[in-house]
Amino acid sequence: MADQKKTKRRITSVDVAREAGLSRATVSFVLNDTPGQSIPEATRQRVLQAAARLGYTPYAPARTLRSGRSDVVLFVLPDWPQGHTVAELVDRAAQVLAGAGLTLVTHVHTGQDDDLARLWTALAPAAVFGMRPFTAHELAGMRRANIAAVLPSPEQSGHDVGSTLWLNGVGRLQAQYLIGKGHTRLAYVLPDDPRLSALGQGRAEGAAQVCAEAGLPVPIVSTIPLDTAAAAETVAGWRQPPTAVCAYNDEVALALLAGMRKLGTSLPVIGADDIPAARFALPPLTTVAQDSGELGARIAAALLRALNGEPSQLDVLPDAGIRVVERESA
Amino acid sequence: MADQKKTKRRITSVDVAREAGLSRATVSFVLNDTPGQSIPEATRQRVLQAAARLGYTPYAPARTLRSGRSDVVLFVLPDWPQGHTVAELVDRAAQVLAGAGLTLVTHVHTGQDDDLARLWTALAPAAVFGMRPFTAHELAGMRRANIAAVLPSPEQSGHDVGSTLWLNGVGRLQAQYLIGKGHTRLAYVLPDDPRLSALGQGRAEGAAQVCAEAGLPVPIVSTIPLDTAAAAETVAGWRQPPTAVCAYNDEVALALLAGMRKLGTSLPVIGADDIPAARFALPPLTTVAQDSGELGARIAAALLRALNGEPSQLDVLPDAGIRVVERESA
DNA sequence: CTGAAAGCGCTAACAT
DNA sequence: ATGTTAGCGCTTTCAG
Repeated sequence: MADQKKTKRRITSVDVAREAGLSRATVSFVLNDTPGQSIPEATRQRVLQAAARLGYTPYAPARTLRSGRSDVVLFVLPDWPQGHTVAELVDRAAQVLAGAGLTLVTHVHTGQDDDLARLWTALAPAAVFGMRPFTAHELAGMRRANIAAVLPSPEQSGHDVGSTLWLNGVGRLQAQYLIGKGHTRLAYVLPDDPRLSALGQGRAEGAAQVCAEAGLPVPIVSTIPLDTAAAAETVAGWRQPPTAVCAYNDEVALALLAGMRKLGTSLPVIGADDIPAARFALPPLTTVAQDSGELGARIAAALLRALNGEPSQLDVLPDAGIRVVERESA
Repeated sequence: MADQKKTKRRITSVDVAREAGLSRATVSFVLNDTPGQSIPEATRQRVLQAAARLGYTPYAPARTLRSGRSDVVLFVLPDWPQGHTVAELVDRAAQVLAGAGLTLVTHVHTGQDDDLARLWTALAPAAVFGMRPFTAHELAGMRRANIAAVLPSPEQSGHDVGSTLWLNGVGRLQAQYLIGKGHTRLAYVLPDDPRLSALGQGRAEGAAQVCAEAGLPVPIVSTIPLDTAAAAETVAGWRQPPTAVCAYNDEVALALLAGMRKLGTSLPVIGADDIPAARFALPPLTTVAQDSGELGARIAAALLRALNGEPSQLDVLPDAGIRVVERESA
């Protein structure tokens, strides 16, 4: 039989055109409702119905090849433990982008090798967003891959989104809260994890700023592994104990609390992130929570602006949606 | 000036060919090292160097359009709170897929609307993997979009990966552990979150199975919100208290512990997931940990098989890499 | 208002 | 061993 196909063929716009008894151009016009074309409603319907009947799906690669414009946006997520926070951020960002016809996908980058390049080339995204500044090498690669928008933008290198947006604000708020309670000597406790060190620095610096502004000594900064005994040691090792301590996040705070329990001592502690476990701690953990959905939306908006060619600095209310959740630990 | 380009042009394989003084075909051959072509090493190098000099990047949409084969794999992540676990899983899967020249991207699906369709059409992935079974509607959409492999495969519907792989095994192990300690009346406590109910059922059932096998009564199943007072109420409300309790995950377990503390009672508790906070609980939480990296690798392998046309049931050692981390709570 | 036709960048027969 | 060439499915002038 001559018309026997060996392999299942894709349904193309040609099929739709044939089914509707029209030309491919017309089909394309109505399917994308191209502006500046006046298609009679009857024709429109004919196309739409034909497409539906056939189960037509436009084929992205072809569309992209022709138009030179992909509608995929890539979020490169950092290696650090993903919490609720990040999920929420991504989710809201995806919503906003979807509103502009863009599709967001994520990829967590473990920093192993330079597989980031593979990502761009495999996806040919319209835009890429990363939570940390890209290296010169990476930027060069993306430029060659003709990616339309990159954030954080090359110009604002040195400031990753983390340090710009979060860490600072969180650290500041923690210190402000504690100082407001009358504390005068703070400690800032950072986690062991090297992946978190940049963020940790940022938060600690935020706290230091606030202390300086209030004429207080800068916090003692300690780094601890996520381990009760180690936390206890650290606390016991403070020569001149602080009157209260800020933790990089709730996990560190929990470690601290456990360490102090072991020691039989007690110091006010404030965490960050408001993970579910925080409220079940002994004592329940006071912490800084943030509306990361809002942040996601903001990022998406910046990306959209950048795609429109407007120079978009993703500038930042560092304190957007950050608040302290007061419980009993501080 | 005639040769003044208005817009930055993409570097194509034609440019490489010109630069190397060869034809596009030759370039294509060496760049993909097409089998069954004998290219002299000298020529190879000439191409490679020309490409490097120009900073040539192949353009995925064109390649995909022509070859009919995308090398993107899409992971659709469920709505439920993403932990360390999922990150690890995805990460390992990505590694394995990368080994086969495939690039993994993820998208968390909030289940809002049917934006999943958008995803496929925007990405044209070679394969899609989801943590829950796809609906008939979704499957139809993917078929039309000519996606080569889908897992869980339509045939094994009714079993999502969660229930098949994890829940069961985790619940079973929890119960086994407790029974091994001499307990005879168990409770299973599930979280409030509706997104988690399917998984919860699975784990609870696993425990029930084990109890039945051991000739013990099936566990009482309770559902609690993540709240200390509510947890206390639930515990206080048990007519005939269990001798020990399994929690759906560590967060629920922590809530339980907090509730009991409030009540002044105490019951052995075993959690699941081994989140960082578990070890800082009072008492430190005994829990079931899993090597989700291994699972990720397994999933990736199954996907690869499916892409090769081998019927791949993603069959499953339900207990792969699951173990209990014994601490003091049980 | 609709149709014909020219490519987008790439791969893979088919020639040479 | 290298070159020529025909599309992949789609958008978009340009004619009619």
